Amino acid sequence: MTTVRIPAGWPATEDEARAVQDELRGRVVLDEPGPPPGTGRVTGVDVAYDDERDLVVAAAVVLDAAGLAVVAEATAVGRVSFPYVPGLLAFREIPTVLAALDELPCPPGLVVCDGYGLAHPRRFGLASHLGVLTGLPAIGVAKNPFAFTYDDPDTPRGSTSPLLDGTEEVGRAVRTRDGVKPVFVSVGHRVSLDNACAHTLALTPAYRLPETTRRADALCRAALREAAA
DNA sequence: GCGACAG
DNA sequence: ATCTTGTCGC
Repeated sequence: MTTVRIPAGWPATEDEARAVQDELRGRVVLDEPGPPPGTGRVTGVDVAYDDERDLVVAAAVVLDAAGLAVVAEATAVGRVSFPYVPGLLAFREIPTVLAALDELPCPPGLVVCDGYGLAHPRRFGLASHLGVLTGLPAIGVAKNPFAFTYDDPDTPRGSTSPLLDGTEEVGRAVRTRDGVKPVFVSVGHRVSLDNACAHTLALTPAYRLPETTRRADALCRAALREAAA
């Protein structure tokens, strides 16, 4: 597991962070469909914290898209680089996540983030931010609707409903298990919303959350225990 | 003006 | 995110 430092020039205030989002937002690519589900590789990224010791650990787990077997894993440790502020989550996670991705022995393919992409107050959530910085196709799959609204999708797995910011569709509520609370999918970078939803369903053969985030979550928690010990 | 609000 | 035991159910 490698150690990372907070990048020079990293935003120190909320205003600075918002300014960075406003500037980078223009680099998001929305006119590409992205890789077809079930082919190539899919990488889950997630982060765990120990605020007491000022530790943050990120994990990246690469899966073969066909069969979902683990192909590679990497972790990174760092210091907390920003407080948690709704809308500014990316500044808390990105330096360490980037380091974990760098440690991978193979290309990540599509990156699946725990959070949002376009479904964001300034249309530039974690998945978009990570996508722009790496150039990789990225999507966001979140467990909560944040400040957005949606109608409950029909009961069967595969049902969806628009995730709305007013009347604008910023993502989709996707039912990944019959009758279970949906997940909230949004585009990050270089992937269409339809394709992002199809990937999400391909990654949830057994549980509500994508195998990518489940694997990454388990790995960064385990790595945090080691780092804190 | 006061909450609510991804992780 | 994180603090946290047992319990109900397939």
